Amino acid sequence: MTARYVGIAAELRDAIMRGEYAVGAQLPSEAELAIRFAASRGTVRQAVAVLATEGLVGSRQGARRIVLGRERSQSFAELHSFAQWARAMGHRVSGRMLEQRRRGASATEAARLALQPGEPVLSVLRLRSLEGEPVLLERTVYAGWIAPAVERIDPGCESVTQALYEGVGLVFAYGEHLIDAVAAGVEDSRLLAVRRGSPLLRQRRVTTTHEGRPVEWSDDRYRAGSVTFSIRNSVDANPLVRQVGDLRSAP
Amino acid sequence: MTARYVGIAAELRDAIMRGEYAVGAQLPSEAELAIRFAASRGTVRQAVAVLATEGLVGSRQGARRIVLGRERSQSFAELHSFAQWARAMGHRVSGRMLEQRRRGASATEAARLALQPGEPVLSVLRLRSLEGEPVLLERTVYAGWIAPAVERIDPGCESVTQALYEGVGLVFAYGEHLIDAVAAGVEDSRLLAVRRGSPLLRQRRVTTTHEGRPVEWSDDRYRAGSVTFSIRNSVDANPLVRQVGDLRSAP
DNA sequence: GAGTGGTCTAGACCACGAA
DNA sequence: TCGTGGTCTAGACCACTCT
Repeated sequence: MTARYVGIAAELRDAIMRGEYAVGAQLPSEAELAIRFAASRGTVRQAVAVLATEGLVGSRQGARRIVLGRERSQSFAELHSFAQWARAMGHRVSGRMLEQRRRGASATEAARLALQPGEPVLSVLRLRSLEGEPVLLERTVYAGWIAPAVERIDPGCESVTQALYEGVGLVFAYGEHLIDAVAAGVEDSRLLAVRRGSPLLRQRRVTTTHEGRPVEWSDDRYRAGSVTFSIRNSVDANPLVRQVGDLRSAP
Repeated sequence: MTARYVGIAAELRDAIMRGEYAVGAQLPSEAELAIRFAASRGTVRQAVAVLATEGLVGSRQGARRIVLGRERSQSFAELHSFAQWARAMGHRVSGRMLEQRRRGASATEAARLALQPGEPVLSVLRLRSLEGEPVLLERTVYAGWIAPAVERIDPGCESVTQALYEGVGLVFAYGEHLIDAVAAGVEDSRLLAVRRGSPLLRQRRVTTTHEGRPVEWSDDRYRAGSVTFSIRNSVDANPLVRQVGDLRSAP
């Protein structure tokens, strides 16, 4: 059973995307919407809050809500999975595991994964392609407790996230991402088929379970021009944060 | 007067950052918090929702909320202003306007700013520094209707956002950001003092008013290593979206 | 089965924007 | 001044987790 406010949000979203409410135009008031959908004002507010986080509408106290855009800012249930994202977008995705070995955690890795330095981790190198072109090099370190499940995954498996969910019920629930640009190193340039020193988009991330237990710490490098990150924000809600310098030494 | 739920969120946030609730530990139930703060359950839920969007706590139906982290994911009232961000972080910031001229909008610019191609725009080139080091090159195109106000700004002004607010009451309310990596071009390398072709973090953005009216379209390039973007997300709320290829041709 | 968060209701008052 | 969204209350039922 889907929630009432989700359905209302969907109807309003469709109306906006059909152009029934033009960009820049006003949405009906909460009171009007409550009558139209035969719901309480609270439920209507939940619905428009969904549209607000999608960046479709904006609001100010005292004035009616405004339509800000028509493009659906696709909200992914798949938080981190490159494969699931690419498939949802209709791209042909492939990938292979190039290297996999157990070792002790470095100081940085231990800090990121809430382990002690030297505790066992599983280090994995994966190359992923879009439409047959290599676009992403993943250097992932998994906490020791999940290593056995990772090792059981087929090396040619498209979606590690999905495999871990189906295999052991693991859900990647929360993530923190650090995004910057780096020059391609020797290994990067060989595997991604770019020149040494050419620009790469780097995304470092920690992923945790619902309980906040860190699962993986990864350094993902995208070939320039292959992928763009997109973010919408407002004066009220701003998920994007700038930080100075690199964060290798942060706790 | 600050809202009740904001105060409750602040108290809980402080308790988390003091370590009163350890990372991985449970928060009290909504019912307990409602009693403790003498507030209704709805208000308590608003408070913990704040912490959830800050990435400090997570939740699942049926289970108590979990503390996910202790670092404050600083939420900036200043959405776009490099200067205001840098000052808030305690950095020494400076900048200068290098070039400024009126011209007609290109097809891309017109689409981004909701104008007709050829309509007048103001093109501005700015170089910004942190601790005296050049780190950011901004190529901004302002819609014609705001151009006079931009031209009145002092060339050495630190914060354009602030100047436009104080000058004509303009608020940069919403933004969409496209983040990728590019190689430094001739002008980039000269002004940022990096080698030609070296990696830059590029942030393209459209900024609009509360009414959804586009104000500026900017191509900002950060020297690699100078700035990192940080984002937190969860399976439920995912502000980050990947897109393939570049978006110069998108409407 | 008990406890918890997710949803929903029907009211109320207030701060703010627009006319 | 009036309409609007922002906040808050006090209830209710349900879906889910945990033990």
